[in-house]
Amino acid sequence: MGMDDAAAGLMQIGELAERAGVSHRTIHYYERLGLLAPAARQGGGYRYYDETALKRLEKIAALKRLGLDLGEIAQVIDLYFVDPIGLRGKEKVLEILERHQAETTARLRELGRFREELDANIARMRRLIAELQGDATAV
Amino acid sequence: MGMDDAAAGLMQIGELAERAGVSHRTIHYYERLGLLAPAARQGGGYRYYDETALKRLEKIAALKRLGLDLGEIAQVIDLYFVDPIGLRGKEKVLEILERHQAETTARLRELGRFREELDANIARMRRLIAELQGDATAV
DNA sequence: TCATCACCTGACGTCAGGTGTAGATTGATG
DNA sequence: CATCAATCTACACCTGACGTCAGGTGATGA
Repeated sequence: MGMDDAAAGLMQIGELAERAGVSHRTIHYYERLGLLAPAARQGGGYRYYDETALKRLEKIAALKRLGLDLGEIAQVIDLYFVDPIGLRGKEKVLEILERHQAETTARLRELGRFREELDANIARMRRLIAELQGDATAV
Repeated sequence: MGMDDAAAGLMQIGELAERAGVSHRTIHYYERLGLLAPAARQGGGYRYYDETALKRLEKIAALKRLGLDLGEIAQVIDLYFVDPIGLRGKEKVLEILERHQAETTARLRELGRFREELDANIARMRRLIAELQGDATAV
């Protein structure tokens, strides 16, 4: 027998890293920043992770794409994984989620405008190209 | 007379920096990366800029907010300011714009999904809070 | 002419977000 | 038991995007 009972159904850092698409060094780094802890640590010191670790890494990546830095992520990541106790806790979580929602909405708007601009530029380029080709091929 | 004819109507780096909301060192840095060149350079070495420099800085900021790094921005910034010459040039620009369009569309989708997730979490929190308050106030 | 800016360049510092590497240990396997 | 891959810790190093500092030059009003 290798892995003892405490580690049943858990994966090591290598598998987690591969499944999450990050390096094991990155996982160490995130752990130092308090973003992610192993579910268990065997005698030898090996880290063992469960499936929620993978979900956390995916959530971290999503928040990064939204422009949060790792410090900010560390402050909010637990909201997505622990059930806040009590009314005050829930209200706090709600507040933060609503802030994220507002930021996300603003980003969506800006990105939408950018795409419109791109669309217009693409249309213009297509027109100009068509004209050039018309010059070359018409009568 | 100070500034000679070549510099009429132009601003120096300090004014540009202030109006664009960046430091003059940032402008130097961008220049080294090929993002932005002064319209003129006096004998003494002073840089003089026109209004399009300001527009470029604004466009750079916008592209940064979209998550492009300065290297990527350097590769595309001219698309917004020079009219590409010839069919090949226009086709090249079109190609790049379409790549951006595809990336932007993907980002929009992902952000949309993230917002849906946020919405669901917010709804859940609201429900939990309402229940807690119900327990406290009902019968 | 002189003071006083604004500006120049170059070298170095800083901070985030990692990556590389070394040397030691662990754990699975023949 | 030997071996070898996987992992451990700790420290150094890297890039991007600037900021800081020093020593020197240009421009301009009194």
